[in-house]
Amino acid sequence: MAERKVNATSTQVAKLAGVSQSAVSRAFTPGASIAESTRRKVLQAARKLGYQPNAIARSLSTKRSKMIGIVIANVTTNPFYPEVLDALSRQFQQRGQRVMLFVVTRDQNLDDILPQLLEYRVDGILLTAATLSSAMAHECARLGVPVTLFNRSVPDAHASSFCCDNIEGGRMAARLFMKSGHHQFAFVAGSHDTSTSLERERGFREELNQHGFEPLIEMGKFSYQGAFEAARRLMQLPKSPDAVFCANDIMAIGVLDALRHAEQKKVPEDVSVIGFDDIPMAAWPSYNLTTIRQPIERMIDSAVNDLLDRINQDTMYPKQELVPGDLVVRSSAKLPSGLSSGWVISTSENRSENRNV
Amino acid sequence: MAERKVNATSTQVAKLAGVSQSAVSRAFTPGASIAESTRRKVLQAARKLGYQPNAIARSLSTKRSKMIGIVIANVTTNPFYPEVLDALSRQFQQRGQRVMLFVVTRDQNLDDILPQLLEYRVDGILLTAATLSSAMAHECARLGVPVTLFNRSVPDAHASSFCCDNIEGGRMAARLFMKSGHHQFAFVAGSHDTSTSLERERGFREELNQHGFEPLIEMGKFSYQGAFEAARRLMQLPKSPDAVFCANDIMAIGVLDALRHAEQKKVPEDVSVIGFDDIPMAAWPSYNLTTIRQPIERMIDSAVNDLLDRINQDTMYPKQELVPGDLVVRSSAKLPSGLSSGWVISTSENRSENRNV
DNA sequence: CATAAATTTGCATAGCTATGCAAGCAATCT
DNA sequence: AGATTGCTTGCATAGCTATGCAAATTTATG
Repeated sequence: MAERKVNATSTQVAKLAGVSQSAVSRAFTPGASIAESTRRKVLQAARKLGYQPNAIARSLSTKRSKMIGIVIANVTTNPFYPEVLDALSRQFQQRGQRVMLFVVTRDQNLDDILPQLLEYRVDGILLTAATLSSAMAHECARLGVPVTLFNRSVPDAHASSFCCDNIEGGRMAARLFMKSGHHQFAFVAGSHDTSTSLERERGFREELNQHGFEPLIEMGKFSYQGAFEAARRLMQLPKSPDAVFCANDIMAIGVLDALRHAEQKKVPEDVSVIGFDDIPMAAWPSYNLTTIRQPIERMIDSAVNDLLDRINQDTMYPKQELVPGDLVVRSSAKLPSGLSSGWVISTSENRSENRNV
Repeated sequence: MAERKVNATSTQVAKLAGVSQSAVSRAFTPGASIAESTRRKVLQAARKLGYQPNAIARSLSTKRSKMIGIVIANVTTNPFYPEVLDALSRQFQQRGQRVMLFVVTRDQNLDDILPQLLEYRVDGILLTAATLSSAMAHECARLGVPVTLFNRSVPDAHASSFCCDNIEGGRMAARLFMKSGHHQFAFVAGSHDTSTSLERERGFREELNQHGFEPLIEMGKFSYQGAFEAARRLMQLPKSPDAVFCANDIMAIGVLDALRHAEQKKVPEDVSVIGFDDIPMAAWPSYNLTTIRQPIERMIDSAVNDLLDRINQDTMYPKQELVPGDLVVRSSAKLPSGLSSGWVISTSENRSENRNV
């Protein structure tokens, strides 16, 4: 039946429809100058031949690939990132962009990856992993390929960046702990070379310091298992904490499990725990984790808009945006009197920084 | 400094190096006929101009895009899929293929997605979501684009398919339950239109039937929350089960949490639970889930090899492969005497080995 | 009906690389 | 030396679509 001839070309369609190749091209280009009658002729011929425009050839001709390069890491260790990838992918998809994906490991050098994206002339690049070397940032700028960092702070002004306000998030956790009468605080860090962990720690510590407290610090390696062990170490200390803030939710859950099942502690009666991200698991009935929510959808909307805008008018400057997080009050942390579980406290009225560089 | 001129072309490099454009092309084509001396001249000129071959143009010329289309779903609801995506992406990456990614929702029609992949002339397609309509399968076959299904059974013979042996997996769960003296069985299904859930149910039921048992069935909608509720419904039945097999791990964890925290049941003393997949969470200290492991790496190796092979020699026929799962014995299900936790029972050779998980 | 205006059409070419082929060249052989 | 062989090189073209421009056609206007 359908004879095994490979892809038809616009020229073949043109011949069958009795028009020029240009007409075929125009029939498939929204808004092009073509009479409705000929468009129908073309589409009919196209259907007969099983013709579909060749996006590769179009890309070459228009110098727009309609592809976005996405680089992502930690996809298997932190549910936050599948969440991000899902939202990003959908958004771009919906806005008519295809996604070229690179999944990298934490230690993989981005300088080997970016050239592979640039080779395919992606229209823009979105990084949620690692941080951009200055050389590569320049290279992208030279080639006119806009770069956006998601959840990473920016090394120089060549890229946009969209982050949650990690410092303020850390402060919020500290304030909640202090208001509900805790005295011994701890922070479970992710790593010592990631801006997210460092900033959350900084906000937490600064707010505590202002009230004369100093948190214990343990390393949780951004993983459930690492945090599980960190929690056990913490509880063996002479002055074990009654309030533990974790650099992200997956670690908070590790801490929670360690406290409940390995240390026979009650949460939040004996120890309060706060996380960061608000991954879906945080709302699971057995965790009910109090946490700082990153407003993923809003952050991603902004990031995607910015990237697409910069693609379409290359006069625009990159932008640094700090999105405030929301304190989601569930039941893994003791509540100050007057506050009940199920509340979301938004910082947005505080101050959302939004400076143009 | 680096003047803002966009991408250099091979012709410009050729001019600078004093050779023909062909020479430049050959300098970047491994195995092409070119003298070492001229290659060096070319590479030097290329470096000076910041030249990088244009993969789009190459694709057009060679009729090979070196891109694989991956369609995936459930990325945020089931940790198994991030796992799969991670492994797939790495594998293709390593074998010199780029990945064009589509994240879809369960109900999204694949017939709208595939054309978008075909438009970019991907060399092959890998589907881990939904199932292929027969029309689309034909279309891909006509265009000579090989398709591989992962974790989905195959509608007709136009696509390869790599699945875990779900039926045998269901049987294994049933056998373990029966050996350890359970009497009242239940299956928490994912959905009624997914081969994975249906097959696992069938194996489980058939094995039970052979011994005169009939399982209760509840719907868990492939989600933690859905399974949580399913478990509560099960425990309200007059003859509530003492052995629950779930169509996947995320649901098993939902069931486990419901039993422990909402139903005050002890696992496995009161109720045994078995899952399917062996996602990382299954090994977490607070779950220690007994489950049927899908050997992801092996399955993906096979799937990737098959797809790349079919790309390179289009004489090959699609292949259907059933990979045996391994019973991973942890502590969410009561053990028959003589078996201790920490064992992996492989169906392939039908013998046990201790992997100290 | 003639003319102006607006719309539609085809021509020709650009966009960038790969590659078959013939020509050029150097090394080897008789 | 002349012939043969093998390696390099450049020429010319294919691969497919988009688009500026001018020509052709249709529609509107007076």
